[in-house]
Parts: sequence; C-alpha cells; structure tokens
Amino acid sequence: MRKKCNDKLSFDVLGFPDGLCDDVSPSTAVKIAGDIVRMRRDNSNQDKMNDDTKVGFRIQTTLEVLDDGYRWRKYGKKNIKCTPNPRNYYRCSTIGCKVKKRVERDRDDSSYMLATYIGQHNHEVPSTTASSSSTCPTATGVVQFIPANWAGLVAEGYHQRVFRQRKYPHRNISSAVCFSSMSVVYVLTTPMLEDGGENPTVEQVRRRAKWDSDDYVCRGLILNGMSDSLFYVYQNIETSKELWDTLKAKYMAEDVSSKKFLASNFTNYKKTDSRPVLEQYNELLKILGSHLRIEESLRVQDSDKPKGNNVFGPSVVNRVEHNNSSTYNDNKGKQKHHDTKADPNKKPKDDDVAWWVDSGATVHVCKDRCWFKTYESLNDGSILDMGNESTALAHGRSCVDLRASTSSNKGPRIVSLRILFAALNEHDKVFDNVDMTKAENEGKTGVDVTKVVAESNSDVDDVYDESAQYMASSHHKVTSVESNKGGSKSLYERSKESHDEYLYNYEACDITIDQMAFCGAWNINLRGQIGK
DNA sequence: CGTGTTTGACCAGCGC
DNA sequence: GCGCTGGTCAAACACG
Ligand SMILES: [Zn+2]
Repeated sequence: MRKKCNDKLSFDVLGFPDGLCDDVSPSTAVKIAGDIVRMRRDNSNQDKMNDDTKVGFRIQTTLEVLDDGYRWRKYGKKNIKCTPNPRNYYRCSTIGCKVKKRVERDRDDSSYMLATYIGQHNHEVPSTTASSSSTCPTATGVVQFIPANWAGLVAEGYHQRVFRQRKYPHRNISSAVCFSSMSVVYVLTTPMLEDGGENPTVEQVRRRAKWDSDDYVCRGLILNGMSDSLFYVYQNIETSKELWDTLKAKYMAEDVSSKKFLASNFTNYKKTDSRPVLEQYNELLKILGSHLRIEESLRVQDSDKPKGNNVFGPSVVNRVEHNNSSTYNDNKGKQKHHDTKADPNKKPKDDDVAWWVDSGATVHVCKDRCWFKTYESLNDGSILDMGNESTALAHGRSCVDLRASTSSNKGPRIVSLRILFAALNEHDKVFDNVDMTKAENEGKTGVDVTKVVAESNSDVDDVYDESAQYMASSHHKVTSVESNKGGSKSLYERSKESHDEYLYNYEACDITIDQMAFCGAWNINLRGQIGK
C-alpha cells in the first residue's frame, strides 16, 4: 500500500514567495495544515474539542493514499455529482480523536489529489508508523493550500490594483501600505471585540466600529499583496510575513471539495510561470466567460442587509429610502423604459467630466444626466441616506446601458443600470452614500442593477484621496476614478464622442462586469465573501 | 481476534 | 412534501 519513492515534494502555499516553503513531505504539509487550523481557531476563539475547522490543499501525486503520519479508517465513499472521481471519507483511527479527512482527485486534473482535513488531532502522530514519511516523501509535485475565498480576494485585489496602479502610477502606495498595515494588523491577531450586548457603551460601540474598519482595511492590504504577487512582502519582510501568516490563518481553505473549490481552477495558473496571478486570473475570466452566469449572490448581497436598524457599521449606508415606503420591486415596476435620451432640459456642461465606476457595490458618479438613456424626475422626496447620517434628495431616476466588450469571441454583454440621480452640492458627500439597492438577474445576457448616481465637481486628485479615505472607513470600494482634469479620459466622454449609445470599451467596465459575473458564478458577493 | 475496507442503507439539509 | 445530494452508519467482509 505504501510505496516508497525518492521524488522531491515541492510545497507551495499559494501566493507564497517562491522558495520559501518547498521540499517538504506530505506529513509536513499536514503539519502545516494543522498549524493553520490552530491559528484559525486561536483567531476565532473556538474551543478545541468542537473545532471543525477545515483546511484543504491539493497535491500532485500518483499515489492513492498519502502517508501523512496518522492512521485513518475509511468510513465512506461517494460518487459525487459533477466529478468523475469518487470522494473518500476517513476518520482518525485514534480513539477519542474526531479528525476527519476527505480525499478525492481533482476533477479537472486527476494528477492532483484534493484533501480536506477537518478538525484537530488531540494526540501526537502514532509512533508505530515509523515509516518513511519524514525521510522519504511519498508524493511528488506541488502542494497548494487553497484559500477558500481566494477568488473573491482576487476580485477585490484586482480592483485595487487597477485603481491604484494604472490610474495613479505616480503614487507611491507601498510606503502607505506598510505604514497603515502596521497600525491595523492587530485585528488579525485580536479577536473581534464584543459589541457590548444589548446596552453597549459608547466606548464599546466606538471600539467595535474601529475594529471592523481596521479589519477591513487590513484585509484590503492583504488583497493588495496577493494581487500583486506579494510585492509588499518584498518591500517589508516583517510586516508582510505577519500579514501572510495571518492571512493563512484567516483565509485559508475550508473544504476543497465543495463548490468553493472552483476557485482552485485558478491555482493551475499560478504555477505555470511567474507572471502575476492577476494577469492569469484575468485571462481565465475571459476563458470562462461563456460559462458565467449571474446568479443569486448579487441579490443576496442586498437582501441580506438590514434595512436600517444598524447601530453602526458599514451597512448603514447602504440603503435608499422612499417616503412612500415602496419596496424596490415597486420601484422597478414603476419604472418605464423610454428609449428617449435623457431629459433635454438638463443641458450637459462641457467642462470637466467625472465618472466613477465602483467595484460593483458602491457609487457611480456622473457629471451629466444627459448621458443616461432615460431620466425620470422624482419629486416624491426620495432620499439617499448618507453614511455620515445626512441625506440628499434624490432628483430623479435614470437608466444607462453599458455595453462592455469583454473578450474577442463572444458578443457583448449589456449591463443596464437603474440609477438614482442625486444632486450633491458638497463633493465630500459623494462617498457617503449608497449602494446598489437591487441587483437582478435577467437571465441571459446581462444583469440589471440599480445604482445610485451623484453629481460631483471634484478634482480627480481630491476624489482619489477621498476615495482612499472612504475605502478605509467603510466596506465600500471605489474602483476607478475618471476625470479629464488630469488628462485622463472619461469613460463617458469617450462614449459621447462615439455619438451613439452610451457604450464604452473600457477595461474598468470589463472588470466590473466580469467581477459581477464571476461573483455570481461562484456565489461570492462583490466584497469577496463566500455566499451562503 | 484486531483492524481496516466495502457498500448499501440511512439521514439531514436544501431547493422546488 | 418530495426528490436530490452529500455525509455517515454499520453489517458484512477481507486479511494477517
Ligand atoms: Zn487523530
């Protein structure tokens, strides 16, 4: 049963700098998996006995059974839908130890074995199996730990990367990142603060809010690191290593054989060469494009949200109120689809243009309402709730069709955004509103999303700084900022030139749409969180 | 016997 | 409620 071989085993935690962790045996891999479980548990204050933390990895091997040092009793075998390979269920043979593992072959590349370890051993490895595991690896290839929500992380990281690097290459992000990560990284090792129960003190609320905010910031920093081939690891070893260690603990794989593991498709690309993960991710997105379907998760993102009973926290900003207390569905029903262009009474200004594309959940800002396909005045007193507890009157509701060409060989997908239009006088309010309040799957070619639009005269640099602040203080992300003030061209100016519909072939749009499709297909929301 | 595998039955959760 | 699915149980079995 146990074969011996002298092949080297390369151990490659996804995203780890090359060479940091290779040539280890499966037992070492499992040990690391155990460390990960422990770290995760420590971070989440779980008690040891009922720990069902899962750690998954995959390893390239021809062997049927890995020798990981422990002894296992097989208790089940199941043919799983959507994969030709059966899944085997094992339980640790040591009495009193509840650890289980599931093993199957990768549906896409059966030279890989997927293993999911559940729980933590309460004992040492049995010494009787003094087999060759430590001296002679029993498998060859690459072990990859799979972050369960890596897909989502990449999706977010991609936006940050685009946002920061493409648009503002002159900005030196890394020092800021390193600086801010040190002040924020405690959230990774400090358990989430109690919110004080029913009668929280002001101080408790404040500290909890700060923790939430810092946690988010920190997560964003990690994403940035991941999305850029751990650039920051090399920038600042100590901090980044801490970041990464904790990243392992926080985001490491759960169940490799669940649907979440679809993210593993991307790991194939990681090791092919040294190109940044995200380039390959983007490629893969296009490859997968035709299979992507927008599903429930876009809806889930909003329906999950409390509608206004939040005491604090980011979701408090995510609502649009109507004084007739109509539901969003009602709004949709009321909305007509004229094919007319926007209200001709609202003349466009020809000065600077600002259009913001967010990461799919936050704010779309557009200077001129004539760019909307439809515009419908609203005088019902609808308001936009601001995160800073102020409000703004919604002036109208509009619709814009965006057509994005995502890849060469398939037709464009149409995104139709229903939009609330609000005039905001103070540009510093721009970031404080709103969210897409409804996302709806229309079935085949597109996604119909309600968005909110606000006017802004902001200078692009102000806007950038503000958006950075905003991202740091909320769960929203502004993905790209466009303005012709800095010489960069506006999305919508470009589409105006085409003098046609509001069409643009702009990568930021591709990203957004792809991200939505991506998130939908993998049931992750637009913040990279796994659904369900 | 002790130990581990095979395999159909059973069960719980979920979506319809 | 009903069927599908994935996870588990346990009786029978295999093997030293
Ligand atoms: Zn054990």
